Amino acid sequence: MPYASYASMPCALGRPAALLGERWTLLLLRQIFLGTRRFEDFQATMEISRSVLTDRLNVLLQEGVLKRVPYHEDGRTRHEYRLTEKGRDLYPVLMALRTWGEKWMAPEEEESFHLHHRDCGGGVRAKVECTDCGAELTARDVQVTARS
Amino acid sequence: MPYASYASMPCALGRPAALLGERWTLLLLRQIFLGTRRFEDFQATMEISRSVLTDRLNVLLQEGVLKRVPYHEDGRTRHEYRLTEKGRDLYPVLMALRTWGEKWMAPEEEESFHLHHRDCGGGVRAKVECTDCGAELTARDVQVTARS
DNA sequence: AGCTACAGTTCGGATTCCGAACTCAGGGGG
DNA sequence: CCCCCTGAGTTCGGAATCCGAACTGTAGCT
Repeated sequence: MPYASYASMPCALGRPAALLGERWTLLLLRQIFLGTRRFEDFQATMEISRSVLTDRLNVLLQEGVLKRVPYHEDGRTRHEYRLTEKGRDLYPVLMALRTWGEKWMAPEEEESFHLHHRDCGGGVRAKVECTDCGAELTARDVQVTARS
Repeated sequence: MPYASYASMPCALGRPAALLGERWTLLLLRQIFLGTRRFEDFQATMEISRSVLTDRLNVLLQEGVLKRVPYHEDGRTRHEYRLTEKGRDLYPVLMALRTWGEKWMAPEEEESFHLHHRDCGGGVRAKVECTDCGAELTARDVQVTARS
């Protein structure tokens, strides 16, 4: 288990990076945050093979990022994939990607969707801040200390 | 080119997700932010095969996330991989992963490193905020509007 | 000239991924 | 009751990636 072994590394950054840094997983989460919830809909909106989709959904279920919720349609019981609280907490990760994408990977064409704060209509962006003084931080403002 | 085609999708979130959502890329960036800069050091600290390491470094070079910088050691000229401004701007993405990892994937053992604000010693965390009113936002506070 | 270190490249075998077909379960219609 | 339809996977052969180990190339040092 070469790549997968990072899931157990002693690093709060390495573990999520290994989990989400698997092919399709970030795109899958993007789709989920945009409201996709059913197997067939994932398959329709992304060009992912069914077997890999099954695998990725199962990994996210096992990690507790997603949960299967039963629902009714035409009097039939099926189930859909929804974010858990742990999954919803990934929002800053996706927004950080988007903030970066808007600045550095912006194409000429239109974007497929826009985001606005419901209350005031403002834009959305991710940032890093100090938990004590509240200052916005860049990599240079942060001191890395290796474990003793 | 199935997965790679997302690199050209009209979505400021999908494009970065496809780029960084490739195996090893996030772990590679983690290592770079921790100070690793040379081919042999990447190879030593991650269990990645040399050919894939070559490939991932080249992709990040082509995307302008990394640059090759010559340096001298023992009077020899070699080069190392360093972040560009575009690359440094990925810091919030990595910090968002770490913030999430600390909350939801924390193991019993020690972490391999700690981060502190240089100026005040405080902790580091990622968050999402409104560009207008400055409020901290969750997924529920944000309205998604599809392209007209 | 030989030895060493860095930075790759090459290549055969193992994994993973893809696409299409197949399975299975629950209704609905005839 | 039997057949068809849909959603949600599972199976499987071939293609694309990845792995590990060996090989190449370059530059300096002895």
